[in-house]
Formats: sequence, structure tokens, C-alpha cells
Amino acid sequence: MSTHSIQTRDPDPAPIFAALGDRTRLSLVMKLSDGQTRSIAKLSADTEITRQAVTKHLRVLENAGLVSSSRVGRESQFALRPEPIAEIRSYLDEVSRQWDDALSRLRSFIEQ
Amino acid sequence: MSTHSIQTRDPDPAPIFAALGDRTRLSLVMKLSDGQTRSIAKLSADTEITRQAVTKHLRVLENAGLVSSSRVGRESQFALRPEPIAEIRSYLDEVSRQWDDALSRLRSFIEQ
DNA sequence: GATATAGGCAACCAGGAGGTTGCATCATGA
DNA sequence: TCATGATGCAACCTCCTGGTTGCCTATATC
Repeated sequence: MSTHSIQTRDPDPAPIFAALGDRTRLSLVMKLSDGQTRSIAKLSADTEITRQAVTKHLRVLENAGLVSSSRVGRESQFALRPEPIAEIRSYLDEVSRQWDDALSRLRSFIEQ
Repeated sequence: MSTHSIQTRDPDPAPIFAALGDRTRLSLVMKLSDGQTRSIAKLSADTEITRQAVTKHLRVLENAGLVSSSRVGRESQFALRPEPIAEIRSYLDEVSRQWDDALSRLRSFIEQ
């Protein structure tokens, strides 16, 4: 297995958050969130930055497991992978749940 | 208004993701997710890195709106702010919703 | 085969991130 | 008031990040 495209379950959500912590990469994720597959050329068509910069961002997303790529003819097709998104969603749900629990405990304490 | 502690509604979720994209900061968020308030000394008690490094991370979280701080006596008390977390939760919900919609459209197309 | 298109690779650059050390400041408590 | 504990400030360092440019390779297409 190469060091690229690590798609195994990662118990640490920080790299996923880090991969999403960039405007350009977030917009790439949004473009791919319709389930369609897109080439690098198409993904860098309406951006200010160069194709190479977009490619770098796509590799970052791929290393975080957020997208997958496959060569089709002369172009690389990229697709969104929803698993890491589900992972950090459940992580944030856990944080919110702890927060809500603490709040309701405080509320019931006050009402005593 | 200072450049620190920007807590107004930010339409760009990327800085929030970026602030969470670090192991140390994620663990700080987890520690504060019980709704309790903690000083810098307490938050850097059981970490490997120095107090100053923890302080820097707390300022990053504060600039992203994820925590708030207030000086109480000789210590700075930090508390979690749930609003940015709710913001990126709804953002991720939107991505997942678009993904699910695309999937069900594909499914119904196949079944035709 | 010649040409245009899609992508990969590598070097390079400026600036920021994460971390440290050293020292100053402020509040507390005996 | 004086020692201690909590924090702030600033300089410094290394490494990573986001971006560029130049060039090479591979695939279509005419």
C-alpha cells in the first residue's frame, strides 16, 4: 500500500478537520458532494489558482481519505468519499452531546 | 473591537475546521466539552508541551470563536463556545444531504 | 505522424504554524 | 512585604503549506 490514499479507519479525526480547513479544499468537496466524478481540469476550470495547486489540494484531500481518484484514459477522475465526513460528524455529535448533558445537569441542579 | 476573539457569525467554515485540525487543540476542545471552565495552568497540566504552546493553541481556538476567555483574578478561565461547532455540523449535514440526494436519485434512475 | 489536451514531477519561494526559551508582570497569601 | 504561582510578551527556530514555474509524459484526435 502506498503512503498516498490512506483510506483505512483513522481513529484521529484531526487530519480530516485539517484537510477541510482550507477554503479551496472545502469548495472542491462541495463541488464533488453531488456524487459526480470530475477530472482535475474540470475541477480547476473556474478557480483563480493554477491546475497544479488544485492538484496539490486534491492530493491532500485524498491522503485524508476524503476523495478517491482513478485514472480513466488521460484524465484523473476524483470522487467524494463520505466515510470521513460521517466520522467527524459523529465526533462533533459527541462533543455536542456532552455539552448538552452538562447543560441539562446544570439546569436540574439549579431547579433543585 | 480587537482582532482577537472574533465571535461574529463567519459565513466561511474553513477557519473553524482549520482550528480543529490539530490533535492538541482537539483535545483541548474535548476537555472543555463538559461545560466547565478551566485555567491555562489546568489545561496544560497533563500535556507534553509547554504552557506557552498550550496558550498559543487556546488563542487559535479563541480566534476561531471556539472558546472564550476571561481573566478571573490571576488566571484566565477558558470555556467552550458551542456555536461554531453547530455551524460546521450543519455544514457537514448539508454535504451529507446532497450526497444522499444524489444517491437516491441514482437509485431511482436505475430502478426505472 | 503532428498536434493539442490532461496530467505528473521537481524545484523553488514566502509566509505561517507549532514549539521552545527567557524574562517581565500581576495577583495571592502567609 | 515577599515569595510563589499564573500569565503575558517577544524572540527565535524548524518544518510545513500554499502557491508558482518549467518541463516532461501520456493520451486523443485529425
